[in-house]
Amino acid sequence: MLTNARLVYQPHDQVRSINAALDRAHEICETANVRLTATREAILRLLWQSHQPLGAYQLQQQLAKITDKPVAPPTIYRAIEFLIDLGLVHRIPSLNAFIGCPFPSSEHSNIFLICESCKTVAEIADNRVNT
Amino acid sequence: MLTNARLVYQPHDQVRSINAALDRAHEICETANVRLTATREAILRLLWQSHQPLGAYQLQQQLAKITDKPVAPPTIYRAIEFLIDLGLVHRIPSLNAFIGCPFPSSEHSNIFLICESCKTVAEIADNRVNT
DNA sequence: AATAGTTGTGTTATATTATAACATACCATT
DNA sequence: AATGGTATGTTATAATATAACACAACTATT
Repeated sequence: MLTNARLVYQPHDQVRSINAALDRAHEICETANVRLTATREAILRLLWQSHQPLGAYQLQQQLAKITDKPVAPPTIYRAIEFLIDLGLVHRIPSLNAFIGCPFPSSEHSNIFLICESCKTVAEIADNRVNT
Repeated sequence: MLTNARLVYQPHDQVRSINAALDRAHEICETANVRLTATREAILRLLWQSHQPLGAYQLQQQLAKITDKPVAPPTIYRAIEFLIDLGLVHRIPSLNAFIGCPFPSSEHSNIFLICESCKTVAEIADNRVNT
């Protein structure tokens, strides 16, 4: 069974995995002939950096901090929509939050194991479910 | 595999099934030593009558119509919370909506098949998933 | 049946999440 | 540099959900 590896905290591997994910995202965007703009990439990076799913308004705050200027909700929601359409990010309705997809561009059901106390999420891609 | 039968429109059976569900709800409440008040029962009936999941504000409108006086959101949310705690109703986060549970008080995962165009919902209780 | 304790409801206000609508800026191609 | 498409900024508001407090109704005990 494929799962993601967010449960283990390993700074070096994590940086590498974020960069790998961003590289992968750039590839996917190039293939799809769409643009991974600065805002979109920043949102994706924030989601990947987080050990937990982030809400739109958390992303808003964090992005505002990074860019040092105010960011309005539509900016966030537009970036998220873009990323979701490409399969780079998932929405988790029960948390009103978003999370980077650990295996974009592979066909899979979107099933999550969500810890009810700490909200840590593991995504599952199991062919016994997907078929 | 257990599923519910909301997909078939059968007026007589439906009335019977609503009444059966309400009877069942009363039993469950009696056992749990809690009260199925008028408001709570009305919400449960509305959810059972609907072929589709209903949002809190749809319930608000419909309840206001029935009782012929204004109803505030907390009234709805409180009734829903009560019913969910008893397992009589499910919340469907991806729709921000609620639906009567077709098999309350039986242990099951809460997995729904949701039609993306008409929002009709079928609930699944399959032991291959539940175990 | 009077009281006290608990549970339920009404009411007002407000928090949180998400989108509509329109103006402006960017950027690739000609 | 003009055009047309795509992306972003900005303002306002819609839709969903909850906090807080006052009052009412029920229940159990005396």
